[in-house]
Amino acid sequence: MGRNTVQRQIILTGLQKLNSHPTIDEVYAEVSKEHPSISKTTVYRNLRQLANDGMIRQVLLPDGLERYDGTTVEHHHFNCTKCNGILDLEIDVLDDIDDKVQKKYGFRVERHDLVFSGLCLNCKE
Amino acid sequence: MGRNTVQRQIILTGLQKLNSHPTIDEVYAEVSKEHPSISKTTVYRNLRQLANDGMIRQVLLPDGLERYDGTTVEHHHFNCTKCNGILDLEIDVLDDIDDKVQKKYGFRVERHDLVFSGLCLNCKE
DNA sequence: GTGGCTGCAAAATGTTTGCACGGAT
DNA sequence: ATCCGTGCAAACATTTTGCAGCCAC
Repeated sequence: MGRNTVQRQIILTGLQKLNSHPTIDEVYAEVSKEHPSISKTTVYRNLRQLANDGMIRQVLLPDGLERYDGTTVEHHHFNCTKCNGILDLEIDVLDDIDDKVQKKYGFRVERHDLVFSGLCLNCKE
Repeated sequence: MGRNTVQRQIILTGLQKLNSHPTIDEVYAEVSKEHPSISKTTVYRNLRQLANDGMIRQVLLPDGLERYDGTTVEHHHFNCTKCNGILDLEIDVLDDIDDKVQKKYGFRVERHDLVFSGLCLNCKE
């Protein structure tokens, strides 16, 4: 468990305030507004540490940037390939999917990432 | 549809020969063995073009690198967080998941990426 | 007091771009 | 003949590292 530093709290709060799937840069920008002395390196290190400690989640998205999500509630994502928007999804069929894989393959399954791609309501016209 | 250049064929064949989920660099290395004059830029451009044309698939994995898969057959991945190995999975429950999302949310769903994480058989001991 | 955390700057890594030439259509 | 594709080198973006000082434990 990482140490409870001032920066760690500020970065966690900043991420939660954003309430989306921000890149490191976006978290850094948010944090910098109120606390310009916090370095981007520290944002990198803390987001990774917080994810490791299970307080936030890293998010996998097709743009290849490191992204984080302040909530730990299970949900999935949809990425519109035209406007590049990202939307949260809830699909109930998948609640026990980790167990299914665990049973079928014998792995110890800890989590999964699911991202759909296509066109959102506006863009599919 | 991209043009059918010599390089495009060589890169496609190289990817298929690897039969895994190689990074750009790994495809480039494979291609370079026989065809050292093909540039890495060309590998970037062709893999992206081939994916666009539906002949190969881009793969989403937690390391943030651009990765490709020579097969277009639907399957999912498991990433061992200890040894970092990547394994292919087949889970039949998910066959109609794109349709489910399409119906529930109204998006035009074209594909999805699903990656599990945890410990593989060897590493979970 | 100690060992992890911070900020800075530099380095490493991964990807994109501009351009002149060549080849596919 | 046209225009896309190629190779090269330079630019760019993102992430990592080394290090000296500081702070949580």
